[in-house]
Formats: sequence, structure tokens, C-alpha cells
Amino acid sequence: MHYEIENVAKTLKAARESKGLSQRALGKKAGVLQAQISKFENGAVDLRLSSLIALARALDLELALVPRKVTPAVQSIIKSSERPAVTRSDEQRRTQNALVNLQKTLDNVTKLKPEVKELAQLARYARDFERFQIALPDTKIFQNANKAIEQFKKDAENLNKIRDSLAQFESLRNKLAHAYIDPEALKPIRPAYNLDEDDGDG
Amino acid sequence: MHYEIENVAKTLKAARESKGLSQRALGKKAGVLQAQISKFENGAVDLRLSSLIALARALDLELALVPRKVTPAVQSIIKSSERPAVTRSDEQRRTQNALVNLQKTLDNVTKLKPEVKELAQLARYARDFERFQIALPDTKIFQNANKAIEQFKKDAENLNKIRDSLAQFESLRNKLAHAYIDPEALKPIRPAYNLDEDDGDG
DNA sequence: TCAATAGATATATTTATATGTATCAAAAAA
DNA sequence: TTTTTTGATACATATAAATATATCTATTGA
Repeated sequence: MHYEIENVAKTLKAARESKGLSQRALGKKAGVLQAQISKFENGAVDLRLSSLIALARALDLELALVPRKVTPAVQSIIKSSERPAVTRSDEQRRTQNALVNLQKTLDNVTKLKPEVKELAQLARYARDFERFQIALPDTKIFQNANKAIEQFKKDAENLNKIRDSLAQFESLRNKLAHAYIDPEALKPIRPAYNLDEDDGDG
Repeated sequence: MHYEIENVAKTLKAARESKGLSQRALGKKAGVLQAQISKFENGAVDLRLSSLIALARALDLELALVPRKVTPAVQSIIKSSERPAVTRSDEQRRTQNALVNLQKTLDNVTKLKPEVKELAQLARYARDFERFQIALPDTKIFQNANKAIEQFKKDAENLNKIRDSLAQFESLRNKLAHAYIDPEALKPIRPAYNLDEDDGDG
């Protein structure tokens, strides 16, 4: 028996079971007899394409013909889509927290000094960065910006540090633009402002 | 006839033609009659799975069952694989180099310590990342992995750093898998100064 | 213990693919 | 033009899937 058919059968069976469907239930949904499904799952039958597609569709799967050289990438996508949540590394979590802290600080100070356009610019960049979490560098750049703003709060004449941060942000934004990732596709990462903060950096 | 079957048929036909194969040539390669191929390409027949797989394999294609929610990402990957190489920025080129270096180091050390499964895992991830070049973060994560491995070479007891890298890689891969890569992003990159809508430079 | 549901099989019939061979028109190459 | 190749069909038969119905065993729940 074709090992590739076996593979398809296994995938289908796994999908069915992961959805908690019995062979009869799936059969009803897909318009295929239970007996037929049983036979296919056990490699006892060489399904017709229409049957396969009917089954796949009932299981929210789509048939794709994938060029050999990109199958690893595709398999990788499929596998991680089966994973429940996206786990982030500590590094990424820390970066995320730094970004959130920055946004809070910005919110705060902008209320006090709404006329300072650099603050608005920083805020705009920070909002952009939310969508690019996967590609963000370490926390330092955000922490520095945070400090710059806090300093500015005390010494309203001194915009230098803020402008430095702005330049850094601009540069980062440019870099990120080279790797555009559809924000819609980014998994439901918790809203920026509701993150649990175990931070301690300031 | 099922539009999904039509779709498969079209894909197969396109693949055959792009390889410059006649129906007879393909038939010989796949062990399928020319008449059968003609009928299938015209939607006049409901192929059996074994025949479909034979044809696909002869065309360097693989059958995959893709969860609906990630089909856009998969389609995107497939499409970009059909495109010629993309010109990359210096940043991306550097990242690419770091990735290649990492793979070399891995190759090297894996020969010395083939029993360490973490190395194999890192290699697997690294291979995956090749497909996602446009969306990779900066070089650091790869350089760190590289260092971790070099360290491990001297101190074979110490797997901690390698495990850290592994966690980072896993996380990155998850992100990448969820991130639909807009094919548009592979086209010419906008110059940095046009990125933001309304601000002049501070 | 009894009832319900699960998956694996069995059988008979219908239907369609698979196979093999062959032909035909159109397009491409000689 | 002539020859060759290509893709679309036609028709035979063999084979296997699809369909429908039913049974069996094991498991799960009441």
C-alpha cells in the first residue's frame, strides 16, 4: 500500500478524532458511508478524489498540491497551527512588556504635554511595533525611550534623548518594513494594555 | 463537476506544462495512461487517490491536507516558491549569513555529537527558517545559537544555552507559521522616508 | 445488567475508474 | 508539404469503489 495514501488516511483520521466526530457523524456530514470511512482509515480502499474532498471539507481541510521543495515550510505551518497557543520566549515577553510600559508612559506624558509632537510620533511608532512583535529586537530600545520620556517630564527643555529614541524607532521601523507581516494573521496576542506585568524595569 | 477537483486538475496541468512534459511523457513517468490524464485535466473523470498521487509525484508535488485557516499562508508560500529570488536588504543579507553560519556550525558539531537531540532540533528549525527569510528578525538570535553551540563543543555537559536557543527558535517558528506573508511584501520595498503618512522629521 | 454507540466487516448490486488499444484533428517540426 | 507530436475521444474489458444494509465486538454510560 502506498505510504502516501496511508499518510492521507492518518491525517484524516486524526482530524476527525480531534473534532470528536464518529465515523458515522463524519459520514453524514460528508455524504460518505461509515463503512467506507472505516475502510479508508485502515488502508483497505483507494478513495476517489471526490470522496476525499468531501471528507476533507467536512473536516475543514483543504487539499493542496505542494511543490516538494516547500513541503517542509508547509508542514511547519500546519504543525504549529495545530498547537493551541503561541508560546513566546521570555525574551519576547520582556520585550513586549517594555513596549507596553512605553505606551503607558507615553499616554501619561502626552496628557501633560500634548503639544510636543515628538511624543505623538513615538506613540505612533510604538503602535506600529505592536504588529511586528515577532521581529522586534531586545528590550533596550524601548526601555531607553521610556527613560528619555521620564527625563523629559522633569526637564521639559531637553528633547535630545527623545529625538535619539525617535531616530532609533525610525530605523527600526524601516527594518521592519522589509518584513511585512499581515497583522490580521498574527495570533490573538493579548491587547497591549492588558498584559500581566511582572516587570520591574522603569 | 466539483470546483475543488477542477482546481486540482488545473494545478496538475500547470505543473505538467511548466515542466514541459507532454501527457504521454508524464503518463510514462507516472504509470498512467495518456487518455486518463487528458480526461482528468478536462474534468471528465474522478481520479482515484493512488492515480492522483502517482501523477503528483511525477511532477514533484506532494499532496497535503491543509487546515482551512492556514490555507492563505500555505498558498502564499507556494506562490512565492514559484517566483524567482527576491532581492534582499543588507540587513536581511546579514541575517541570512548568520543563518547559514549556524547551519554550518550545526553540521559540524552534529557530526561530533550525533546523539544530542537538541542539535538535530535546532537544525530542523534552521531549515524551516530558510523559507521565511523575508520575515526573519535580526541576526542576534542566530548568532546566539551559534555561540551556544560553540560553547557546547567545549563543555559538552552544558546544554542550557542550547535549550534557550531552542525555545527561542520554537517561538519564532510559531510566530512565523501564524504570520501570513503578504506576497506584495516580496515586491520592491518602499523607501524609508515614505513610510509614515504625515510627520515631517523632527 | 442493559442500552447505546463506537469501529470493523460482510455481502450484493450498481457504477465508474483503470487499462489497453486505437483513432482523429490540430499544431509543430522536419 | 510531409512527418511527427500532441491532446481529445472512442470502445472494449477487468477491477474496484460507491452504495445500501446488516452484523459483530468492544466500549461507554445509565
